[in-house]
Amino acid sequence: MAKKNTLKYVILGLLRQHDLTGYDIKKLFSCEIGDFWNSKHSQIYPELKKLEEEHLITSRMEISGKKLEKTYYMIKSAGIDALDKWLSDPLDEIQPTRDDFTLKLYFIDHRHDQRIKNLFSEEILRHQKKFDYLSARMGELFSSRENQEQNFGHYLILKKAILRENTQLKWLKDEYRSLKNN
Amino acid sequence: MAKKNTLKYVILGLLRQHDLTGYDIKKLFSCEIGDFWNSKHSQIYPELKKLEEEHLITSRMEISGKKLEKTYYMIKSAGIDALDKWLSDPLDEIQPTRDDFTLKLYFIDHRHDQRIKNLFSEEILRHQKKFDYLSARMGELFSSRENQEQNFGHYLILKKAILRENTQLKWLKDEYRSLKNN
DNA sequence: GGAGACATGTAATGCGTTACATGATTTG
DNA sequence: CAAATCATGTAACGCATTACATGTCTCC
Repeated sequence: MAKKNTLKYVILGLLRQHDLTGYDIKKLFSCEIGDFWNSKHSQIYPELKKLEEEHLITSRMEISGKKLEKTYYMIKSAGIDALDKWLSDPLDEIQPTRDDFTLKLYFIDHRHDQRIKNLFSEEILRHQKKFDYLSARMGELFSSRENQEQNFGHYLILKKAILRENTQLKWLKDEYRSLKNN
Repeated sequence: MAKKNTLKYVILGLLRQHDLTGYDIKKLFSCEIGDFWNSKHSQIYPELKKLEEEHLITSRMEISGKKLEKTYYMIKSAGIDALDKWLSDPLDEIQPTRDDFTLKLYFIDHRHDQRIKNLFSEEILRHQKKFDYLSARMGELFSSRENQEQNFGHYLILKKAILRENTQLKWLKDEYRSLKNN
């Protein structure tokens, strides 16, 4: 987990698409990108400065309104090279999910422990919300075939996430039902 | 990620089942527990000492062979209380997957980029291996109905993980096929 | 004019990895 | 008797969160 500095490549990837401020990047993590990555602004701003020192990105200042300074960052060719290299690197070992539903469930031994039902009903709510959000985004972003082709990776990961949530929800509801009938 | 100290509860949960050495705990992370949690020994040993200082666990020394000292840790009632409290706490927000396949895929825009095929074939191998392992474990541990009942949480999380890998693999193979036919 | 969003920073702390370090035991 | 595994530790470092801190702009 530590020592990979994945945020670096997430930022480079986002900046390859558009010039962005730190604040813009932060906001992107609250949309479907949040399904696979998140970082706080307190980590993003220093990382942007570091990338600029490494000459992978540059910045330009813009004034918005009377005096609000916004710093837009732009990717440089060395940044694109670094991103491309990372994209071609072999994948790591699969990481543990570290998901707290699974974690807690593992430590409850008895079928009739009331806490299992509580865990399931909480988990169903969490995932229902996520499923609804992702489905809505799919509709907004990729109802046209053209958009699917133009951001193919994004389209695929969204499809993947929706399938995951759908399968998961179905399983959760099935098990929850059979827990109640016992 | 930081600031939760989940390892603490993982250790308490494991120690509630059996007395264990730090080395035993490390080894458990290489079996199906590794699907949802992993820590290095360099984090486990200090954490065990910390838990002992907090009076949640105690230890006893055993000599194995001539002079090899093994420290077994045992959970105390305060430890069980802490574990139970954690099990009843509401679940956190769903965390981002931070999975590098998804991450990389997101940043590849064009359907015909060769790197998409490479990513998929690597990912299929990773997940096939995992699926095979989990399925084997299911057979070893839970072929008897009795074992399913006695470690019900463990049984459920294994079932869940196998379903996840199975669904994922099916999707990966489908997409991979349609990528090649283009 | 106030609430809420926009916008950018730093400091303290802790989780987690990598690397360094040592010795005992088992197995072939 | 050597290699692999068992067994336990510490140190350095970096990723990540929480909290502290400040000021601007937009919209009602």
